[in-house]
Amino acid sequence: MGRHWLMKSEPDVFSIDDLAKAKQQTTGWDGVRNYQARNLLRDEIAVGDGVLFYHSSVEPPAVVGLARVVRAGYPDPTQFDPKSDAYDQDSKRDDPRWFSVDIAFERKLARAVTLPELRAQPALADMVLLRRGSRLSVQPVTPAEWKKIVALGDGK
DNA sequence: GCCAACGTTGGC
DNA sequence: GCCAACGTTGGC
Repeated sequence: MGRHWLMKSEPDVFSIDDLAKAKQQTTGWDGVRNYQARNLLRDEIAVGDGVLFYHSSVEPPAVVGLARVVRAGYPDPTQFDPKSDAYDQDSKRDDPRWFSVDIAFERKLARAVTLPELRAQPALADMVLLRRGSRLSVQPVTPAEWKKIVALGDGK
């Protein structure tokens, strides 16, 4: 079985519904400009891995759906696009600094599992998401955490 | 809108 | 290599 990840997105920018409506229900997870997240995108995240889609900077923040990795790490094209907000003039095409993966919509959870709800679960106390000051936009999730959150979202 | 926490940059 | 200043994230 593949591994599991949580990816944050501001729904005003790109929501789970945007993913469901996207061409082939797939998007490139681009624009990540943090080295720790970059390392995961480049080295760790594999085709078939599960993704918890998380809405950040909204009230309430919540895990809202599931996606799947359909393409493993490749150079993020936005780093070479001067018109992109994520353009990086110092990145070289033969030595790219930033990476993307592609993810495909799987389904929305029956209901969103909110951040306060996650915090209230003893089983989730060690989640990266819940750690003080944690702001990684791509982060690992354990199989047990995945199972728990999906069960909460599906009302079991 | 505020601000705590964290990451990055650049002077020295 | 240190660290102050600055920028960003993201919950509240």
